[in-house]
Amino acid sequence: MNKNKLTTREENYSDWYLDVIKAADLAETSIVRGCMIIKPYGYSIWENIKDELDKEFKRTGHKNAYFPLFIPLSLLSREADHVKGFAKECAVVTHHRLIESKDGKIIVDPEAELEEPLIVRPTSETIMYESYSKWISSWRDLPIMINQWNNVVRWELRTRPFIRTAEFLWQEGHTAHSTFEEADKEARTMLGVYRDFVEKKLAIPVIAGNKSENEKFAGALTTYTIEAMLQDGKALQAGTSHNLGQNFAKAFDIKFTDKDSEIKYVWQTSWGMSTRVIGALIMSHSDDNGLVLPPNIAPIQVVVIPIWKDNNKDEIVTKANEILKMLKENNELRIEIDDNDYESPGFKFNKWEKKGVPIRIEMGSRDIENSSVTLVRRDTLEKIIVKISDLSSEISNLLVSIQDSLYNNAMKRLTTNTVEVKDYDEFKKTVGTKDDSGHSFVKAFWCEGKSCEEKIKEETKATTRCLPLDSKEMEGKCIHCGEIAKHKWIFAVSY
RNA sequence: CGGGGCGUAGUUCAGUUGGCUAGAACGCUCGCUUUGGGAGCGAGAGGUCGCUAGUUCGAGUCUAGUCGCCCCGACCA
Repeated sequence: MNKNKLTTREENYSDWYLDVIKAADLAETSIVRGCMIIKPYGYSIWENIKDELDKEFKRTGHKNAYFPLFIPLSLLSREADHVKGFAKECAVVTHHRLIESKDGKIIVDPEAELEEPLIVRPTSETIMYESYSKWISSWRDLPIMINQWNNVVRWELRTRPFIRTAEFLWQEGHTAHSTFEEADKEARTMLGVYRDFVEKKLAIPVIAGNKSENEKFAGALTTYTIEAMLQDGKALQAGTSHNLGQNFAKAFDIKFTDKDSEIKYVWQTSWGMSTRVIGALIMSHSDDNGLVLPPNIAPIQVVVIPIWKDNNKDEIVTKANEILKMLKENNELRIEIDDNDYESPGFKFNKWEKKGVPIRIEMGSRDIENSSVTLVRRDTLEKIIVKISDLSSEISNLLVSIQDSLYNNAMKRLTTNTVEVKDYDEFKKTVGTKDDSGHSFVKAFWCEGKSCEEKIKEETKATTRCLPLDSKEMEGKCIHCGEIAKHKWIFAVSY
């Protein structure tokens, strides 16, 4: 009998990842023209992420707005580094009309070519900053602190659901300030918002740091990043925040008259987090039974499954609904009951496990007789029998315990698999180039030269992930060339 | 763009040297029995074998073309 067991991870990580997405009903796993269909359950995770982040953005003084999807080519080209960084992956609109050809086919009307091609936004710096230049003239107009929730398109040659799709959903914050210090503080603050969110809500520990010159955002002065480690030891950039300096201000002529009557360029930041974090969520916590969701972000935190016999269905379902109501009122839970009569209890257990619901409450006649219920936690599958009178407090404690335990396990993985190496041979072995089973983060001195970075990438597939924020300057030798190096960087194979 | 693979039922696939009315499992529909870990039995629906041309008495199967998809690489703030 085909029980749709998930691929075991020894077999193939990529298959396992797709299996989890499919089993949990998050998205269509076959990518259509580089784009992904996110199904309602997957989207509800994104909605929770949006709600939590949006609250933080508002708390830190930002407002939401919306800017157009299409960016004229000339506008995108205004900042030289920026356009270079995105040139290879832009979707371009060149025509505005279709017609019927002589042989009855619908074709693009050659007469309807646009005077100037429009780029589908890969990010919105350029189109937003064109407006900023009009909006800003005095120090009183600053800071501008705007965020937008939207979709962007980057024509990736190779895609993976959630982790890298041609179109994706995200938020992008764009601020303008009167001083470098204020802008840099903003960029760091927003990285902190991302780190707190990912660690506390998604239960994924991250390493926060600076990107190398080579890896930073096209057009930025400094790029700050949070890097997560997935279960196979590969790295995934979970969020970034850029100090843009005055690069865009100069390209878009964003100037203001300061208190001292001097005309100055503004200092800017941009920062983003995308549906990619759902990929990080899946790859961080899931097991061979399917998705495992941290309670703080799970669309459904508790599912109640009544188990009845022929003669006591009404009684059990009524009791289950009472408990549902009681928990909703006492605990403000996202809780659901699954009392359909066309699926067997075993089927339901399995269904909700695949969807990663943190706690399952089983209620049958055995439980009712003892005034108790059976709790099953998704992360360990441990069964706990609880008196109904203690249920409210038990559920609260258990949700916290699951959240903590997921974070701690992920933290343990990050700690034990982040290692320092003594030479380049060990570097190669540790970072894990041979197969997909054993990757690690490697912490090593690097001279910060571009050629070493490129050679290491060529030889090991590992890239510099970041220079951790808490790094101290030291004396050492570059792991690759042996020249003087001041900092230990994190290297890893990434998605 | 380079290398490899695949297009047959809703899904995953089988289909031999070309041969009769194209198959399985899962899923779906209906009925009865079930219900504490993916239920059982019975009945049923569901296919222009990606498309076009060719070879042949005969093509899911062979040939050519064409379209589409997947995997590996190049690309990926």
